[in-house]
Amino acid sequence: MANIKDVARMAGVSIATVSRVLNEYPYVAKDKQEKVMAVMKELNYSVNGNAVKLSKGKTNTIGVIVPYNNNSCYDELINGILKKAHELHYQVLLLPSYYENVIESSYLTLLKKKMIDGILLTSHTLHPEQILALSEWGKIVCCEACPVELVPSVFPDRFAAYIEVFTYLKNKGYKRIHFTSGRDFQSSPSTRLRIQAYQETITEAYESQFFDQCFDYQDGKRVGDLMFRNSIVPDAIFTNGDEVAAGIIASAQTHGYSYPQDFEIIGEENTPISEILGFPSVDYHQTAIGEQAVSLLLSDEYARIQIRHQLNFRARTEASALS
Amino acid sequence: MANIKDVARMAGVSIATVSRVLNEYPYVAKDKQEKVMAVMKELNYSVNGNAVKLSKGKTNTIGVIVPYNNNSCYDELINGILKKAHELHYQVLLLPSYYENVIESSYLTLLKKKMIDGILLTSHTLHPEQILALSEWGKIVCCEACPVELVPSVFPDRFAAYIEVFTYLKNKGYKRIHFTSGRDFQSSPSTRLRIQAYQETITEAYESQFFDQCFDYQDGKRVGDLMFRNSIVPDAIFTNGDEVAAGIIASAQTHGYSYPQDFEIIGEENTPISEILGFPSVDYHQTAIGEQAVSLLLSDEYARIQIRHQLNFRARTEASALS
DNA sequence: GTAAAGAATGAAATGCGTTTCAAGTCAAGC
DNA sequence: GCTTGACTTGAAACGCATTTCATTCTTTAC
Repeated sequence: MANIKDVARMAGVSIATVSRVLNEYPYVAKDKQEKVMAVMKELNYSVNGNAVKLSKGKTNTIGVIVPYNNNSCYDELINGILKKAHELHYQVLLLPSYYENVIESSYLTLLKKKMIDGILLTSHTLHPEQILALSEWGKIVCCEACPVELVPSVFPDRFAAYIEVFTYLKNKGYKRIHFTSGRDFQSSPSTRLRIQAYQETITEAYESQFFDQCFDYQDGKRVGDLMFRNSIVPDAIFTNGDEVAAGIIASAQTHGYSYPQDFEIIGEENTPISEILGFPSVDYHQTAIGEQAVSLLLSDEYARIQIRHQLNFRARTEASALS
Repeated sequence: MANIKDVARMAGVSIATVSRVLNEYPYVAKDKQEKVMAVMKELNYSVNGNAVKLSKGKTNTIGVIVPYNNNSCYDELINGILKKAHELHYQVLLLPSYYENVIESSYLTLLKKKMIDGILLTSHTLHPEQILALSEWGKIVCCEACPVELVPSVFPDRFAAYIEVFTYLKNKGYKRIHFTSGRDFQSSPSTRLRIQAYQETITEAYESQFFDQCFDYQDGKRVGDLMFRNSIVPDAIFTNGDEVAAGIIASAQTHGYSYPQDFEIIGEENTPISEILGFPSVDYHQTAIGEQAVSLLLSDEYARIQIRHQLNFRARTEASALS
């Protein structure tokens, strides 16, 4: 396949001139420019993207590390990321980590290898020191709260949302507020926040219960059985996902309880499921977060300002019941 | 940052030897190998991935073109693609097309530019000739039925599934079988197949109706209103998505009809929604398709055999009602 | 009329590995 | 003792475009 040298030779100009035409430099004589373009067309020439990347030291590609187990709560986020990246003429490398630390840190070396210009970290298992160590090799932005101040982040203020939800439930007079989460508090910061928010909000002796390891509909059914078979039946439940909430609702019905008559339930991530079943769900506006994360990652001030975006989003509380 | 030259100099060997160490060539003296590795560690050296790509003429990256409007029915597919690609040590560039032909064809030039080793095409608007023309520059595999025999494809046999569904509904004795789809028949092959399957299966004069432009829950509610406000109320509905089906069920209830007492409904893509609401849904096993598509794309026989995988999957028909 | 600014262009260095080719060392085989 | 094959190793070509520097030719300005 033809390269820039062939084009230069055939057009009777130097390689530099061809490069200038390619990069739309001013100061190229019109006739030569046209000649070069004609030759490029004739030879069906394309630049070699890898040579460009090597030469320019820039790839116009960003990497996005996502756990990608199977539940797709990253969909909205990725959507936002793709949209903004496309706008800024960047491409997106999707890096599934399956929550494995080894895989995650191997992705960070892509920066060292100059294969990407920056990394967006969604939920991850990396230790702050690991991130810091590798952020020397390139830009990194977290889409989750990052415990290290030095790593720029754009993230939903989950804690504020949790506080808001628990306060809302408390003010409504519920006394048995159960809540669920996914990974256990040791490996999941958001689980810790959830527990902490509960403890800070509800200081009285409530008969609440906490359940972790909830990820999907079946898990919801499982913990629903635990909740409604129990002597202490919840009057409000705050789940960590709409699917889980749906499972709990289904389970409740088999035990003779029905939503919304017998209990209040609040989901998370605001998926079509909460819309369909008509329960409120906390919406973190992940699309916006994705877009902002890309903007921050690719902004010129990245290196200097190191902003820590803090986004405070509120729970959607108008229930639109299925009736 | 250190490059291979620096390493060679410091280790007192030639560049070639360093390269051999990097690529784990046999036939490098143990002492030199260790020395080189020590120096690489000392200098905190990393290969420049772009130089490697340029030099080897291979990127170990594949591109996946997805419409990425907003509904995430590509999630499972992408999951499969990521999994298999990761297994084969390939990386995945996610290329959103927003169903725009210009964008889609711009992505195909990535092959010419040697920036990716192959392309996976999901739902798209490209003309067969466009695909064929560009498949000369690299490997392309379609994850949808491709009208051109020369383009290798791995795809669900939607037509067979549609036939199966309509036959199932016909055999159950339904007479007013409404069905929905997304894009209109001019731009969407699957809409055409749906209509064709209906016509081939149900030759009698049924009072069925067809509705397009259905994409989400709200659309489902909208066409549900049309269906149940009408004098001809359906006794069976085949939708083109679980969200749409959920919308129709919700709408039906506002009109005094309820599922499953008054009508049968079948969804598509087998998402958690059909599980939650308890209606059957056609499952195309997109994860498996994604995996197979990657395997085909990266297999050595790709160039020679040009197989057209045809996967025949069946409708999930066991309903597990919410009740 | 001449200096200064602007336009146009090519040679060569640069970014960084991979791979081929030739050559040299050393031990086993006859 | 000599051939043969297995190891080792480095020089140099190759993959391909970008960019700096120097040079030459025009204009414009005073």
